[in-house]
Amino acid sequence: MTTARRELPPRYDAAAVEPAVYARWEEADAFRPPAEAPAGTESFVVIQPPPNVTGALHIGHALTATVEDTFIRYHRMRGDDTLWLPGVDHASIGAQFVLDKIIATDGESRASLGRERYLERMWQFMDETRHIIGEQHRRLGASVDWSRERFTMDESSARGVRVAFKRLWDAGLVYRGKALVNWCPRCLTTLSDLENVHRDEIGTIWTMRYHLERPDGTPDPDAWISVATTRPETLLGDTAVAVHPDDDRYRALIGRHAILPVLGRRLPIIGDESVDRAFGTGAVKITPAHDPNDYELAKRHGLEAINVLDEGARVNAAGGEFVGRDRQDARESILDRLRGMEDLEAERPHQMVVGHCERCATVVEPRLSVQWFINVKPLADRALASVREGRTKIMPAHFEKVYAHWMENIHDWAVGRQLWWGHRIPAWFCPDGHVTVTDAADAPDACADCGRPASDLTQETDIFDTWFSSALWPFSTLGWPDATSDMARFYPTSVMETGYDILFFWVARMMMLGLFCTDVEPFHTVYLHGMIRAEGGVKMSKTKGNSVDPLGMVDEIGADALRFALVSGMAPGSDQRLTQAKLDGGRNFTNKLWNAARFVLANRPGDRPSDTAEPTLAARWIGSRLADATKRATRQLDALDLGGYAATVYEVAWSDYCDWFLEMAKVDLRRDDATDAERAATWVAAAGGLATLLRLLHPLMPFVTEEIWQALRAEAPEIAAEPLLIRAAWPAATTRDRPAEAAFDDLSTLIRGIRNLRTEAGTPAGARVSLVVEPTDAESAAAIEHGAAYLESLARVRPIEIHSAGERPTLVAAGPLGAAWLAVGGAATPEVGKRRQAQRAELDRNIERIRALLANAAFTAKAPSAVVERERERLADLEQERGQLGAD
RNA sequence: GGGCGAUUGGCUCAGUCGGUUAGAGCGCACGGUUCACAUCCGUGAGGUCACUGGUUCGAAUCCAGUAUCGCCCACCA
Repeated sequence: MTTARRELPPRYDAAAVEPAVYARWEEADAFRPPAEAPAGTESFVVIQPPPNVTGALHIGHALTATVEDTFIRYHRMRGDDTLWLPGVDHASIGAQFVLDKIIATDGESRASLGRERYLERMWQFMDETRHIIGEQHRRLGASVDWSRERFTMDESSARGVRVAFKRLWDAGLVYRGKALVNWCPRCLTTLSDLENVHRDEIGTIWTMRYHLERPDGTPDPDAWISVATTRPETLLGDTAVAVHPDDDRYRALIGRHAILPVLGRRLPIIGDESVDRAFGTGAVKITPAHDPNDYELAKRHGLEAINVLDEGARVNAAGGEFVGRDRQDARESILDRLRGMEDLEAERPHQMVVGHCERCATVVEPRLSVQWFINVKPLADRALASVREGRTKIMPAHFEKVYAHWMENIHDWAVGRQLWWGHRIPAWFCPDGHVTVTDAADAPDACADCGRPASDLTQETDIFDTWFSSALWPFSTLGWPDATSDMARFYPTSVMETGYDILFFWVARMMMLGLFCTDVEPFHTVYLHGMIRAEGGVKMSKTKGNSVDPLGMVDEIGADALRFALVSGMAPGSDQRLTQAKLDGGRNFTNKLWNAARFVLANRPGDRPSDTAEPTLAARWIGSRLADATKRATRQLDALDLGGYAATVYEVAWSDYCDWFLEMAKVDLRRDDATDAERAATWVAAAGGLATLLRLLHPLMPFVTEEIWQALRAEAPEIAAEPLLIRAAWPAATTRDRPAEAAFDDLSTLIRGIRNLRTEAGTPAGARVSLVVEPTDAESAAAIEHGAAYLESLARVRPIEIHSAGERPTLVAAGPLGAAWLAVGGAATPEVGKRRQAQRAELDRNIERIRALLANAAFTAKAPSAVVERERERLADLEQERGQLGAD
């Protein structure tokens, strides 16, 4: 009785197949780890970098998802206790940026709504958008455990944030103090150093005169000190002029005063070693509230810091007549004023570095304010040691240096944000100035210092930097601080996979807080992928119109094709270009697999006898090739070498299986003299080989392989045993069949040689030509005879005439091949005319080279004996080959 | 200013511990309607591995320097 045929349609329709296959997996609950860890298994856990809740899926997400899914599927097939936990990040500043724009279209703003209504609106926005990124990941095939999906604004995450912060506070690693921080006047919040992006810009440096004070307190019109600045508007906040104490030009002025233009303030002229005599005029105006250097200097000299800008970077009341003016505006006016007084000496273009808000690109303003800081130095020391001592490995390794450099030069983390969307800092102030930090969801009962009742306390309005909750992600998602079974089973996690662009933002902070909170490294490996660039190596951007839209690509060529294109040729940490050619390659490969499967399924012999014949050479050979590919793919995936893995499976599938094996299988299936048992053996090898290929390819190309698997299973359930490929076993390691490989190599070399001859002799592609072969020995003769059917078909020759060794064939004019004859030996060597001569010459060159090498006493004495031995063997082979070719 | 990386055929990239004649895909040339696939098949051309020097029996690979490109970090007004 034959099973019902399941024919694959001639065209692979990814758009139809992929969603259906994904639904099938979900229906079977295939992504979720079992309730209990299977005994004796290792866990493999990937905690997904949570995409921003507001972000539409871009090509970087697609790469992340592909890489992680490939790892996860591989380990799932290996039988490991595998968890891939998905999530979404609340992205406070990013989300507010987006929502502000949305509500602006309704004529609303943050201010008009107020905190409470704004947050209500934000939650509504979240409800509308949160699912989108997940849907998009489904289309890519991400086999994540949706039942464990987390959001950084979940209560579990909120609790983790409070507990972690309380512990840091109790450990004395949190402080609140006045400091000059990065401030975005548009987002109206503090930024960490990482969010302050420095860019080189050509600005202007102005030199202006500050007149010296006369004894009567008025400015001396004839005496001044010239200062250089790139920010004239900060003049309003100047409280001193500084010079180098050893600067002969100015030494005499130290202790005197200058009069600040416009405002008329008295500025002491002070000496400070930090002033660079060679820069500008050698005299610096000091604006402590608006410049980090000046702030440090002011602290040393006890100078007042006058803040002259408000939160929106407009001049405040301290700026006198300029109050309310934008900083740029104020700059122009002040410059005009100085010009009018002839106190503007010079203006020159100036190469400088300007900080911009990472989110909105507004120029960041240093701002003096009271802020929450985490003293990260002790955490960084530990995180650094973990990597130095190899408990966490970063791939590629050179990023360990980058990581170390950052950790060694780390500054305290300004962790508070003057935003609304996020985790509010769980600190309460009492009227007496005490601060109470709690890890409870509610207010503390009383002030921890003076015992004043909760009713007297007010909570801090600042929220946490988004990355604070992200830093806890690997364990807050598993139930920490509770000792949950998930924590015990899945923590620490295995591989943290992400782009190198967030090494500091995220990976470094996960290391620091992971070690602080859980006393263990949160993952043993950090796998950093590179950035995806457009053709020409330029950054992909929507505005440039050169970006690849992953979902559009999925529509067009399917997720498998996109995944293959993303992974093939990738090396960790290095940027890659995603070109149309690469995407086409992915599509073509999908198509190739589909058609190979169609061929196999369509060619099953009608009746399969229960006993099959001995496997053919083709069957043995492909089994051996697959054994080798399995071994390599396994090693490569274990080493997280995805580019290598992709190359391995591509090559074995296309070159070995399709180009050679299936062509040989056609011969075996179609030859007239084959028995049913022989045909069955060949088909079983083809179907079995296909099954192995599907297993090998599934981690990278899950959809098409699963679809083919289902069809194969319908046809041959004993070959595709498991109901779902996603849950099927990774191919077992088998040993290679070296004799079969050697026999194949001889035969294929002969076939290739004959093809060369045909091309060179201009033989019509379809024409059958006679072949005369002179085998080296009886063994070769047997091999040729054995492979005659393959030869006939793959080299299109017939008849094949075999001459005994040493007997020069007389058929010099055997048809279109001209003076052709063929000698076959251990390494088959077909020849014709000048080609034969060229080959002799090449052999002679190589023989010469190796003889010289072996004659070199230094080589034989110093090289390892294995290397010397290999050279000897090679020489012997070449000499034998040369002997077969004869002289002429 | 400091650090990191890259440089391999026309293009995009592999290249294990230093060890035969440096590989692949695309592109190119030539030939193909063989009943899985023209999203395909066969054959071929194309590389002094950026440059200079060094270490070594042996260097694309290790070391030093140079050049070009890229990235990251950084409070010089």
